[in-house]
Amino acid sequence: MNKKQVIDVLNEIGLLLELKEELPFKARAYYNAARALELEDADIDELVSQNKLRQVKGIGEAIAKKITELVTTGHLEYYERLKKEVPPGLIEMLKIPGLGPKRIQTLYKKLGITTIGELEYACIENRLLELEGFGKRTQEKILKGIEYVKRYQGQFLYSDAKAAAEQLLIEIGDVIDGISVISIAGGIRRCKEITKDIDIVAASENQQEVIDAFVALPSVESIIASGDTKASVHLRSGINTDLRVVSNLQYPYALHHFTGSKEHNTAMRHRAKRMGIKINEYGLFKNEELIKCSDEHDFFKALGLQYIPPEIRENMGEIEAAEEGKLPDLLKSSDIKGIFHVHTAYSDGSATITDMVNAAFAKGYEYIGISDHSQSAFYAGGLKPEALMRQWREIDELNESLRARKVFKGIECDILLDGSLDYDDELLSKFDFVIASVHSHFNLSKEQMTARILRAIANPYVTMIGHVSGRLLLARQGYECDMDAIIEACIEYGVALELNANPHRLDLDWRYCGLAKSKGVKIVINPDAHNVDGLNDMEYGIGIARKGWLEAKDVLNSMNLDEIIAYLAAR
DNA sequence: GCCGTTTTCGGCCCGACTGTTTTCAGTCG
Repeated sequence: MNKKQVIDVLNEIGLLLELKEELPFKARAYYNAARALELEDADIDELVSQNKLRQVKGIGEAIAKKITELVTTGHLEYYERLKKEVPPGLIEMLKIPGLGPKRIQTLYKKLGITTIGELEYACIENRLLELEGFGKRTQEKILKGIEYVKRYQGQFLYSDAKAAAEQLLIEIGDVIDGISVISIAGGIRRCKEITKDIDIVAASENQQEVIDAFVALPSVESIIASGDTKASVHLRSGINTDLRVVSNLQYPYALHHFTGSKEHNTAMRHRAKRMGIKINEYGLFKNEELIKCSDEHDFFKALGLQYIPPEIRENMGEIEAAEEGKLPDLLKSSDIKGIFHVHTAYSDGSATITDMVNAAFAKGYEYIGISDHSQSAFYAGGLKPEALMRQWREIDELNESLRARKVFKGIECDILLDGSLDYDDELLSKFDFVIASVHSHFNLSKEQMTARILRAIANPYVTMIGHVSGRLLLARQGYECDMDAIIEACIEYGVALELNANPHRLDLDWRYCGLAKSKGVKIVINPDAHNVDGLNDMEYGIGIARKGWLEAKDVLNSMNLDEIIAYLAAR
């Protein structure tokens, strides 16, 4: 059992304990242990075999014993017993806004409700009204919540949520007076690949008026909650939005607070407390006295920290690094000098090569790599060798007319079932670059899939591995593969890993960027564009790269044209 | 269940809003 699975089990035990109405702090202990494990660099097998679990802060005797059982036997008696005591539908119910462990427990005990379907039916029959602490409004709210969960699963792609949030800011700016400064906060500001709502923080000296105007906006479908300083609404677009309005003086603290993450905030508060400082959304307080900050830079400075960019506020080492002045100089859009992985009408793209090239150069890129699909990708109009010859002639002609710019000939080459590539080596050797990607047979075992990808990495003509996990966010789980082994192989063979910037993929996951970076694997941020607009997706890839602590030197396509020509020639 | 400049017991981050209460528990972020 790997680390990720152990973490999942610990978190689920926490949920189960809450649902069982155990002591709340016991549940929290399991969450803390899961989090501690997540932040721990050491290998889980090593921690267990060398008896080092107890040295991890947050893991005590009881949990260490459970983790050991889990890792050595793949099984945990305590967990299995808990699962038998709590129907799985109860965990599902936690997704319904307004329902937490306590109420779910009541519904289960008093009405015998074990699934969302049963709950919906019970609401329709007005059966919740007979319960103490429940009323008509609560029942209506739960019904609405069920509808929301069924309709959207309550989750949105970063790109969709960000677009909706920016649109909303424009609407607010047009309609609402008296706001001195406003910002998107929450997961969108942190560039999380998936988000469940929009968080907005605004500063105003007329808080109530701003709240009232906000909940009356045309794009607001219904109001979930509305108080003096805070409102929650369902937007017509289907996304929940929280607005928090504070005074001008409170704004920097509130912006930090509502940007999160929750884990980052908790760690910041613990740290501040040790310094004798209290943090809340209204300020930093030492002995009840406000420490004045005019922006977030001041805020971190007051706590003895470097400014921590929002993307990396996940309590994954950023606070410790900021303490030592060792935060990375995160990648910027302007660091990117060119792009690879662009499809054209030769395969499943919709634009001509000339259109894509012109659009890329208009964005200031020095080079663009064209990479249509290879011959086995029937579904995507993969290119037979004859079509490739035509494409190469077209690219050669284009290049003749260019100065200080270049179009590279590439391919997104399918990795076949056995790990071989979709053209012979003779043909592969003629490309400027080769992206090797898995597009079929997703259901292999982890071992088979890893071996398949490792074989592709070992091919001397492969420049980079495309969308390494194959995931489609909110739609398809990535296939199982051993990322540690893949990263090791990439170093050995000098192959780069793609960070696919398409908002449905954002694959390599940012959680692996640090590992790749520490091992010295180059990351290449690619748009995987299928039309001219697709080039704009680079923005999302760069955000995720920042989230993964990447700097310009870690990213292949931050090389300028001369450097990249030399790099590709040396491959 | 974990932890310790509050160290083997008694805490465990902090505050807004809602609904159902008549002073507060539950949920959320």
